[in-house]
Amino acid sequence: VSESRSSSFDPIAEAKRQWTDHGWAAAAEGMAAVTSIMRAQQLLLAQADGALRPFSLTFARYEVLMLLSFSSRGSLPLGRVGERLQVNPASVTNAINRLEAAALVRREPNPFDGRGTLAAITDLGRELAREATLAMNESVFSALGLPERALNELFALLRDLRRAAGDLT
Amino acid sequence: VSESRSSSFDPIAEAKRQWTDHGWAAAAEGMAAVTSIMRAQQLLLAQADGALRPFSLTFARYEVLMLLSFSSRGSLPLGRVGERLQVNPASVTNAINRLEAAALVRREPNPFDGRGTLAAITDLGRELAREATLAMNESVFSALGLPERALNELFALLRDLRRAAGDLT
DNA sequence: TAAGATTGACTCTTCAATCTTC
DNA sequence: GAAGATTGAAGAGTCAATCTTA
Repeated sequence: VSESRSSSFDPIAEAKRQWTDHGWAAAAEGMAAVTSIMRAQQLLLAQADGALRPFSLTFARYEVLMLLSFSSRGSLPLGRVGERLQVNPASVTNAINRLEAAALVRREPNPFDGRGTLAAITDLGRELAREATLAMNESVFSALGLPERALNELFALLRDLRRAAGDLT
Repeated sequence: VSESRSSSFDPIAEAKRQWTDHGWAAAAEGMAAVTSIMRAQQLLLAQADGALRPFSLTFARYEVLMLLSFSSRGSLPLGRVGERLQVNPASVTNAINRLEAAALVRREPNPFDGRGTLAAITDLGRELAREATLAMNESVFSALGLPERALNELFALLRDLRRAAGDLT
Protein backbone atom coordinates (compact mmCIF):
# COMPACT_ATOMS: atom_id res chain seq x y z
CA VAL A 1 0.00 0.00 0.00
CA SER A 2 1.48 3.32 -0.98
CA GLU A 3 1.27 6.34 1.25
CA SER A 4 0.71 9.73 -0.32
CA ARG A 5 4.10 11.47 -0.11
CA SER A 6 2.62 14.77 0.99
CA SER A 7 1.84 14.97 4.69
CA SER A 8 -1.68 13.60 4.21
CA PHE A 9 -2.84 11.48 7.15
CA ASP A 10 -6.35 10.06 7.10
CA PRO A 11 -7.80 8.94 10.44
CA ILE A 12 -10.36 6.79 8.65
CA ALA A 13 -7.78 4.96 6.58
CA GLU A 14 -5.90 4.38 9.83
CA ALA A 15 -9.03 2.98 11.51
CA LYS A 16 -9.58 0.67 8.54
CA ARG A 17 -6.07 -0.69 9.00
CA GLN A 18 -6.74 -1.29 12.68
CA TRP A 19 -9.96 -3.11 11.85
CA THR A 20 -8.12 -5.46 9.57
CA ASP A 21 -5.34 -6.03 12.11
CA HIS A 22 -7.86 -6.97 14.79
CA GLY A 23 -9.50 -9.69 12.73
CA TRP A 24 -12.51 -7.65 11.65
CA ALA A 25 -11.52 -7.45 7.99
CA ALA A 26 -14.98 -8.48 6.85
CA ALA A 27 -16.46 -5.31 8.33
CA ALA A 28 -13.58 -2.94 7.57
CA GLU A 29 -15.00 -1.60 4.30
CA GLY A 30 -18.38 -0.97 5.89
CA MET A 31 -16.78 0.75 8.87
CA ALA A 32 -14.75 3.00 6.59
CA ALA A 33 -17.78 3.88 4.48
CA VAL A 34 -19.98 4.65 7.50
CA THR A 35 -17.31 6.72 9.21
CA SER A 36 -16.65 8.62 5.98
CA ILE A 37 -20.32 9.50 5.68
CA MET A 38 -20.42 10.72 9.28
CA ARG A 39 -17.34 12.91 8.80
CA ALA A 40 -18.47 14.29 5.46
CA GLN A 41 -21.86 15.20 6.92
CA GLN A 42 -20.17 17.05 9.75
CA LEU A 43 -18.04 19.09 7.35
CA LEU A 44 -20.92 19.84 5.00
CA LEU A 45 -23.30 20.80 7.77
CA ALA A 46 -20.78 23.30 9.09
CA GLN A 47 -20.35 24.76 5.60
CA ALA A 48 -24.10 24.94 5.06
CA ASP A 49 -24.82 26.56 8.40
CA GLY A 50 -22.05 29.04 7.67
CA ALA A 51 -23.53 29.94 4.31
CA LEU A 52 -26.98 30.31 5.86
CA ARG A 53 -25.95 32.34 8.89
CA PRO A 54 -26.41 35.72 7.11
CA PHE A 55 -30.04 34.70 6.59
CA SER A 56 -30.51 33.50 10.18
CA LEU A 57 -31.35 30.07 8.85
CA THR A 58 -30.09 26.61 9.74
CA PHE A 59 -29.89 23.80 7.21
CA ALA A 60 -32.86 22.09 8.84
CA ARG A 61 -35.03 25.19 8.50
CA TYR A 62 -33.72 25.86 5.00
CA GLU A 63 -34.89 22.41 3.95
CA VAL A 64 -38.36 23.07 5.34
CA LEU A 65 -38.53 26.37 3.52
CA MET A 66 -37.48 24.84 0.20
CA LEU A 67 -39.95 21.99 0.59
CA LEU A 68 -42.79 24.45 1.08
CA SER A 69 -41.65 26.67 -1.77
CA PHE A 70 -41.69 23.68 -4.11
CA SER A 71 -45.12 22.46 -3.00
CA SER A 72 -47.90 23.20 -5.46
CA ARG A 73 -49.98 25.24 -3.01
CA GLY A 74 -47.11 26.69 -1.02
CA SER A 75 -48.36 24.85 2.04
CA LEU A 76 -48.21 21.35 3.50
CA PRO A 77 -49.56 19.55 6.58
CA LEU A 78 -46.88 19.42 9.27
CA GLY A 79 -46.97 15.65 9.21
CA ARG A 80 -46.08 15.55 5.53
CA VAL A 81 -43.14 17.86 6.14
CA GLY A 82 -41.79 15.40 8.67
CA GLU A 83 -42.31 12.49 6.28
CA ARG A 84 -40.48 14.11 3.41
CA LEU A 85 -37.61 15.40 5.52
CA GLN A 86 -37.48 12.27 7.69
CA VAL A 87 -37.55 14.12 10.96
CA ASN A 88 -39.61 13.77 14.13
CA PRO A 89 -42.92 15.58 14.56
CA ALA A 90 -41.30 17.41 17.46
CA SER A 91 -38.53 18.67 15.22
CA VAL A 92 -41.06 19.91 12.69
CA THR A 93 -42.94 21.79 15.39
CA ASN A 94 -39.69 23.39 16.50
CA ALA A 95 -38.60 24.36 12.98
CA ILE A 96 -42.00 25.79 12.10
CA ASN A 97 -42.05 27.76 15.35
CA ARG A 98 -38.81 29.49 14.42
CA LEU A 99 -39.78 30.03 10.80
CA GLU A 100 -43.10 31.46 11.94
CA ALA A 101 -41.37 33.76 14.43
CA ALA A 102 -39.29 35.06 11.51
CA ALA A 103 -42.48 35.57 9.45
CA LEU A 104 -41.23 33.16 6.79
CA VAL A 105 -44.08 30.72 7.36
CA ARG A 106 -47.64 30.95 8.66
CA ARG A 107 -49.65 28.25 10.43
CA GLU A 108 -53.11 27.66 9.01
CA PRO A 109 -55.80 25.17 10.00
CA ASN A 110 -56.06 22.21 7.64
CA PRO A 111 -59.46 22.57 5.92
CA PHE A 112 -59.58 18.83 5.24
CA ASP A 113 -58.74 17.66 8.75
CA GLY A 114 -59.73 19.47 11.92
CA ARG A 115 -56.83 17.90 13.80
CA GLY A 116 -54.23 19.10 11.37
CA THR A 117 -52.20 22.24 10.75
CA LEU A 118 -50.74 23.53 7.52
CA ALA A 119 -47.43 25.34 7.21
CA ALA A 120 -47.77 27.98 4.48
CA ILE A 121 -44.78 29.86 3.12
CA THR A 122 -45.10 33.66 3.06
CA ASP A 123 -43.88 36.03 0.36
CA LEU A 124 -41.00 36.96 2.64
CA GLY A 125 -40.25 33.25 3.04
CA ARG A 126 -40.15 32.76 -0.73
CA GLU A 127 -37.82 35.69 -1.16
CA LEU A 128 -35.46 34.52 1.56
CA ALA A 129 -35.51 30.96 0.23
CA ARG A 130 -34.42 32.26 -3.17
CA GLU A 131 -31.58 34.34 -1.76
CA ALA A 132 -30.44 31.57 0.56
CA THR A 133 -30.41 29.12 -2.33
CA LEU A 134 -28.15 31.40 -4.35
CA ALA A 135 -25.74 31.45 -1.41
CA MET A 136 -25.99 27.68 -0.91
CA ASN A 137 -25.44 26.99 -4.60
CA GLU A 138 -22.37 29.16 -4.70
CA SER A 139 -20.71 28.35 -1.36
CA VAL A 140 -21.69 24.73 -0.88
CA PHE A 141 -23.37 22.84 -3.70
CA SER A 142 -21.08 24.14 -6.47
CA ALA A 143 -18.00 24.25 -4.27
CA LEU A 144 -17.54 20.58 -3.41
CA GLY A 145 -14.44 20.26 -5.57
CA LEU A 146 -15.57 17.04 -7.23
CA PRO A 147 -16.32 16.60 -10.93
CA GLU A 148 -19.95 16.16 -11.93
CA ARG A 149 -19.38 12.50 -12.69
CA ALA A 150 -18.16 11.85 -9.14
CA LEU A 151 -21.15 13.68 -7.68
CA ASN A 152 -23.53 11.55 -9.70
CA GLU A 153 -21.76 8.38 -8.62
CA LEU A 154 -21.97 9.50 -5.01
CA PHE A 155 -25.68 10.14 -5.37
CA ALA A 156 -26.24 6.73 -6.94
CA LEU A 157 -24.25 4.85 -4.29
CA LEU A 158 -26.00 6.64 -1.45
CA ARG A 159 -29.38 6.05 -3.06
CA ASP A 160 -28.61 2.33 -3.01
CA LEU A 161 -27.57 2.62 0.60
CA ARG A 162 -30.72 4.52 1.53
CA ARG A 163 -32.82 1.97 -0.29
CA ALA A 164 -31.14 -0.90 1.53
CA ALA A 165 -31.70 0.91 4.83
CA GLY A 166 -35.43 0.92 4.24
CA ASP A 167 -35.59 4.59 3.37
CA LEU A 168 -37.18 5.27 0.01
CA THR A 169 -39.65 2.39 0.60
CA VAL B 1 -36.25 9.65 -17.68
CA SER B 2 -37.72 6.35 -16.58
CA GLU B 3 -39.47 5.98 -13.28
CA SER B 4 -39.01 2.75 -11.35
CA ARG B 5 -42.33 0.95 -11.78
CA SER B 6 -42.49 -0.13 -8.13
CA SER B 7 -43.81 2.54 -5.75
CA SER B 8 -40.33 3.96 -5.14
CA PHE B 9 -40.35 7.72 -4.69
CA ASP B 10 -37.13 9.52 -3.86
CA PRO B 11 -37.45 12.99 -2.32
CA ILE B 12 -33.88 13.80 -3.31
CA ALA B 13 -34.37 12.89 -6.95
CA GLU B 14 -37.47 15.09 -6.83
CA ALA B 15 -35.48 18.00 -5.39
CA LYS B 16 -32.87 17.56 -8.11
CA ARG B 17 -35.60 17.88 -10.72
CA GLN B 18 -36.86 21.06 -9.06
CA TRP B 19 -33.35 22.50 -9.02
CA THR B 20 -33.03 21.98 -12.74
CA ASP B 21 -36.48 23.43 -13.41
CA HIS B 22 -35.62 26.58 -11.49
CA GLY B 23 -32.51 27.32 -13.51
CA TRP B 24 -30.04 26.00 -10.97
CA ALA B 25 -28.94 23.03 -13.06
CA ALA B 26 -25.26 23.77 -12.47
CA ALA B 27 -25.67 23.11 -8.76
CA ALA B 28 -28.20 20.28 -8.98
CA GLU B 29 -25.68 17.44 -8.77
CA GLY B 30 -23.95 19.02 -5.79
CA MET B 31 -27.27 19.59 -4.04
CA ALA B 32 -28.28 15.98 -4.60
CA ALA B 33 -24.93 14.69 -3.35
CA VAL B 34 -24.97 16.87 -0.23
CA THR B 35 -28.57 16.04 0.61
CA SER B 36 -27.86 12.34 0.09
CA ILE B 37 -24.98 12.49 2.54
CA MET B 38 -27.14 14.25 5.12
CA ARG B 39 -29.92 11.68 4.80
CA ALA B 40 -27.58 8.71 4.83
CA GLN B 41 -25.87 10.01 7.95
CA GLN B 42 -29.22 10.36 9.67
CA LEU B 43 -30.17 6.76 8.88
CA LEU B 44 -26.78 5.35 9.85
CA LEU B 45 -26.60 7.29 13.09
CA ALA B 46 -29.98 5.92 14.12
CA GLN B 47 -28.82 2.38 13.31
CA ALA B 48 -25.55 2.87 15.18
CA ASP B 49 -27.17 4.33 18.27
CA GLY B 50 -29.67 1.46 18.20
CA ALA B 51 -26.90 -1.13 18.08
CA LEU B 52 -25.02 0.62 20.90
CA ARG B 53 -28.00 1.18 23.19
CA PRO B 54 -27.56 -2.18 24.99
CA PHE B 55 -24.09 -0.96 25.97
CA SER B 56 -25.31 2.49 27.04
CA LEU B 57 -23.03 4.03 24.43
CA THR B 58 -23.64 6.60 21.72
CA PHE B 59 -21.73 6.62 18.45
CA ALA B 60 -19.73 9.64 19.59
CA ARG B 61 -18.62 7.93 22.78
CA TYR B 62 -18.00 4.67 20.93
CA GLU B 63 -15.59 6.50 18.63
CA VAL B 64 -13.70 7.93 21.59
CA LEU B 65 -13.45 4.51 23.18
CA MET B 66 -12.13 2.91 19.98
CA LEU B 67 -9.61 5.68 19.46
CA LEU B 68 -8.22 5.15 22.95
CA SER B 69 -8.18 1.37 22.60
CA PHE B 70 -6.13 1.71 19.41
CA SER B 71 -3.65 4.17 20.87
CA SER B 72 -0.29 2.67 21.75
CA ARG B 73 -0.43 3.60 25.45
CA GLY B 74 -4.20 3.31 25.87
CA SER B 75 -4.33 7.01 26.65
CA LEU B 76 -4.36 10.31 24.78
CA PRO B 77 -4.46 14.01 25.64
CA LEU B 78 -8.03 15.32 25.37
CA GLY B 79 -6.96 17.79 22.72
CA ARG B 80 -5.67 15.03 20.47
CA VAL B 81 -8.94 13.16 20.82
CA GLY B 82 -10.78 16.22 19.54
CA GLU B 83 -8.34 16.60 16.66
CA ARG B 84 -8.67 13.03 15.49
CA LEU B 85 -12.44 12.93 15.87
CA GLN B 86 -12.93 16.48 14.59
CA VAL B 87 -15.10 17.59 17.44
CA ASN B 88 -15.05 20.58 19.77
CA PRO B 89 -13.08 20.56 23.01
CA ALA B 90 -16.39 20.97 24.80
CA SER B 91 -17.74 17.81 23.17
CA VAL B 92 -14.66 15.90 24.22
CA THR B 93 -15.07 17.05 27.80
CA ASN B 94 -18.68 15.92 27.74
CA ALA B 95 -17.93 12.53 26.19
CA ILE B 96 -15.08 11.85 28.61
CA ASN B 97 -17.27 12.86 31.53
CA ARG B 98 -19.84 10.23 30.59
CA LEU B 99 -17.27 7.57 29.82
CA GLU B 100 -15.56 8.26 33.12
CA ALA B 101 -18.87 8.08 35.00
CA ALA B 102 -19.33 4.62 33.45
CA ALA B 103 -15.80 3.65 34.54
CA LEU B 104 -14.76 3.04 30.93
CA VAL B 105 -12.15 5.78 30.99
CA ARG B 106 -10.02 7.47 33.66
CA ARG B 107 -8.65 11.02 33.64
CA GLU B 108 -4.96 11.33 34.40
CA PRO B 109 -2.69 14.37 34.54
CA ASN B 110 -0.46 14.73 31.49
CA PRO B 111 3.10 14.16 32.76
CA PHE B 112 4.50 16.19 29.88
CA ASP B 113 2.23 19.21 30.24
CA GLY B 114 0.86 20.49 33.50
CA ARG B 115 -2.07 22.12 31.72
CA GLY B 116 -3.18 18.93 30.04
CA THR B 117 -5.25 15.89 30.87
CA LEU B 118 -5.02 12.37 29.51
CA ALA B 119 -7.98 10.10 28.91
CA ALA B 120 -6.95 6.52 29.68
CA ILE B 121 -9.11 3.53 28.79
CA THR B 122 -9.79 1.05 31.60
CA ASP B 123 -9.94 -2.73 31.37
CA LEU B 124 -13.70 -2.47 31.55
CA GLY B 125 -13.57 0.06 28.72
CA ARG B 126 -11.53 -2.29 26.57
CA GLU B 127 -13.92 -5.13 27.19
CA LEU B 128 -16.98 -3.03 26.39
CA ALA B 129 -15.33 -1.62 23.28
CA ARG B 130 -14.72 -5.16 22.04
CA GLU B 131 -18.31 -6.25 22.64
CA ALA B 132 -19.74 -3.08 21.16
CA THR B 133 -17.60 -3.52 18.06
CA LEU B 134 -18.93 -7.03 17.53
CA ALA B 135 -22.45 -5.59 17.65
CA MET B 136 -21.56 -2.70 15.36
CA ASN B 137 -19.85 -4.99 12.87
CA GLU B 138 -22.83 -7.29 12.72
CA SER B 139 -25.73 -4.82 12.82
CA VAL B 140 -24.28 -1.83 10.99
CA PHE B 141 -20.95 -2.15 9.23
CA SER B 142 -21.65 -5.56 7.65
CA ALA B 143 -25.33 -4.85 7.12
CA LEU B 144 -25.21 -1.97 4.68
CA GLY B 145 -26.49 -4.07 1.80
CA LEU B 146 -23.87 -2.84 -0.65
CA PRO B 147 -21.17 -4.96 -2.29
CA GLU B 148 -17.61 -4.45 -1.12
CA ARG B 149 -16.73 -2.75 -4.38
CA ALA B 150 -19.42 -0.10 -3.84
CA LEU B 151 -18.26 0.51 -0.26
CA ASN B 152 -14.71 1.09 -1.44
CA GLU B 153 -15.91 3.49 -4.11
CA LEU B 154 -17.96 5.35 -1.54
CA PHE B 155 -14.94 5.65 0.72
CA ALA B 156 -12.76 6.92 -2.13
CA LEU B 157 -15.30 9.51 -3.27
CA LEU B 158 -15.86 10.79 0.24
CA ARG B 159 -12.13 10.92 0.87
CA ASP B 160 -11.82 13.20 -2.15
CA LEU B 161 -14.66 15.30 -0.81
CA ARG B 162 -13.11 15.53 2.64
CA ARG B 163 -9.79 16.44 1.12
CA ALA B 164 -11.36 19.19 -0.98
CA ALA B 165 -13.13 20.48 2.14
CA GLY B 166 -9.80 21.01 3.85
CA ASP B 167 -10.15 18.02 6.15
CA LEU B 168 -7.26 15.58 5.89
CA THR B 169 -4.87 18.52 5.36
C1' DT C 1 -59.13 3.73 19.49
C1' DA C 2 -56.06 6.06 16.45
C1' DA C 3 -53.88 10.16 14.24
C1' DG C 4 -51.99 15.15 14.24
C1' DA C 5 -49.63 18.17 16.89
C1' DT C 6 -47.54 19.99 21.01
C1' DT C 7 -44.94 19.89 25.37
C1' DG C 8 -41.26 18.67 28.58
C1' DA C 9 -37.13 16.00 29.79
C1' DC C 10 -32.82 14.57 28.09
C1' DT C 11 -28.70 14.23 24.92
C1' DC C 12 -25.37 16.10 21.91
C1' DT C 13 -23.22 19.94 19.68
C1' DT C 14 -21.28 24.61 19.21
C1' DC C 15 -19.94 29.10 20.94
C1' DA C 16 -18.21 32.51 24.21
C1' DA C 17 -16.18 33.21 28.55
C1' DT C 18 -13.13 31.60 32.27
C1' DC C 19 -9.25 29.34 34.83
C1' DT C 20 -4.88 27.34 35.04
C1' DT C 21 -0.44 26.57 33.33
C1' DC C 22 3.06 27.17 29.67
C1' DG D 1 -0.10 36.49 25.78
C1' DA D 2 -1.24 31.67 24.22
C1' DA D 3 -2.77 26.87 24.83
C1' DG D 4 -5.45 23.03 27.37
C1' DA D 5 -9.51 22.23 29.50
C1' DT D 6 -13.91 23.34 31.70
C1' DT D 7 -18.31 25.78 32.28
C1' DG D 8 -22.82 27.76 31.04
C1' DA D 9 -26.11 29.10 27.49
C1' DA D 10 -28.46 28.22 23.24
C1' DG D 11 -29.86 25.33 19.09
C1' DA D 12 -31.61 20.98 17.34
C1' DG D 13 -32.59 16.19 17.75
C1' DT D 14 -35.14 12.09 19.97
C1' DC D 15 -38.51 10.01 23.09
C1' DA D 16 -42.52 9.61 26.11
C1' DA D 17 -46.63 11.70 27.59
C1' DT D 18 -50.64 14.63 26.63
C1' DC D 19 -54.53 17.04 24.27
C1' DT D 20 -57.72 17.45 20.65
C1' DT D 21 -60.29 15.71 16.92
C1' DA D 22 -61.62 11.77 13.49
